Amino acid sequence: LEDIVAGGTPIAPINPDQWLQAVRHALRAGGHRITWPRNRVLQTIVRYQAPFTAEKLYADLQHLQMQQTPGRATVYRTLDQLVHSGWVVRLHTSNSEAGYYATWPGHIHHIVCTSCGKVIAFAGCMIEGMMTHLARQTGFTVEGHTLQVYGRCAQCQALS
Amino acid sequence: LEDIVAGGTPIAPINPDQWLQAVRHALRAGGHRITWPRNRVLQTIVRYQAPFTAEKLYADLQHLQMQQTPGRATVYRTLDQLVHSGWVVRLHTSNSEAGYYATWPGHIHHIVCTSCGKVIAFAGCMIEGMMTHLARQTGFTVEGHTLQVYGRCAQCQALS
DNA sequence: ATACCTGCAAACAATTTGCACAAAC
DNA sequence: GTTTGTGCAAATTGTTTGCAGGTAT
Repeated sequence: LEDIVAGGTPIAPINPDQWLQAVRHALRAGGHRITWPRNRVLQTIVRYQAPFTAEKLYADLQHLQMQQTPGRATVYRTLDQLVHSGWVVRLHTSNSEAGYYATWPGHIHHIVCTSCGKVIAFAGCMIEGMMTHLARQTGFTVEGHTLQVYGRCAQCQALS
Repeated sequence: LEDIVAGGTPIAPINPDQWLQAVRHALRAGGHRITWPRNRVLQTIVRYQAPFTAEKLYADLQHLQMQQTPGRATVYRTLDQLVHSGWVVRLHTSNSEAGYYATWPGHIHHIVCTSCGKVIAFAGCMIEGMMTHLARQTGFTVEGHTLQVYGRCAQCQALS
């Protein structure tokens, strides 16, 4: 139980090159193809320092002033793929627009700064213990959960 | 810490009449008016046994075959109010349509059955402990969190 | 070769909004 | 009588889809 309680250990931030390489590998392994538009989308995603929306990603790609830029459909389709394969998290925002950010696949939670948007990932979530407890009390079989934590990062607190 | 770990105590289901009365009181206290359409919306909401969508609520209101039924705008506006005042929870579904269900205001979490949609509320969430731990480790000030738990209820398990 | 992928523009679906009227306090 | 709420229909917005070519493997 101590281990569970001790959960919530921050994880090192994403290394863009490592991430890109890993995603490309995973895509290929899944029978997908590494195309030019896809690559551009991946590269743009991994450079964000805060959660982004699909439309922002699309707009940013336009503004890169290349001869050719990925179309809106490609952006949405690629995002979907990445969410399904676990390389991107879809945030449930209060408004209608979905937020996204890059991550490593697996059971990881995140804390998002409400001021600057910075995301910190942490592993070892103690919710599992509560799940077991709940299951016993209610008769439910717990299949999963979503957790979103928000707050203000140290930097933003210092500024206020 | 034991108390926190022991968290996850189921809460009794909502009593429709109690809920209606409480909501009406709260609305009035907030400077709002108890109108006929509002009442119809409230009454319909409290009878649901599983999360519902705004459009379903609207459709159901239409099918009640009254001389007058609340308009779509009223349904959405009322839902918004209730969510803001904490009497209704907005579920973050995987698709674009938002789910809703009645609850009591306050820090309560819910577990939703993926088969029948039944919702069980529970209090005493041990996440608080993890929050403190996290805050210490990351320098964040934790402002809040959202948690959604899903699984299969005892009844649905028996049926399979 | 043959999947798979792309871009475009049209289609969609959920939700929001402007406004003139109505109702509650 | 003033503030708050309502209904309608039109407008918005985020996202998805059909299809006629392209392109990676």
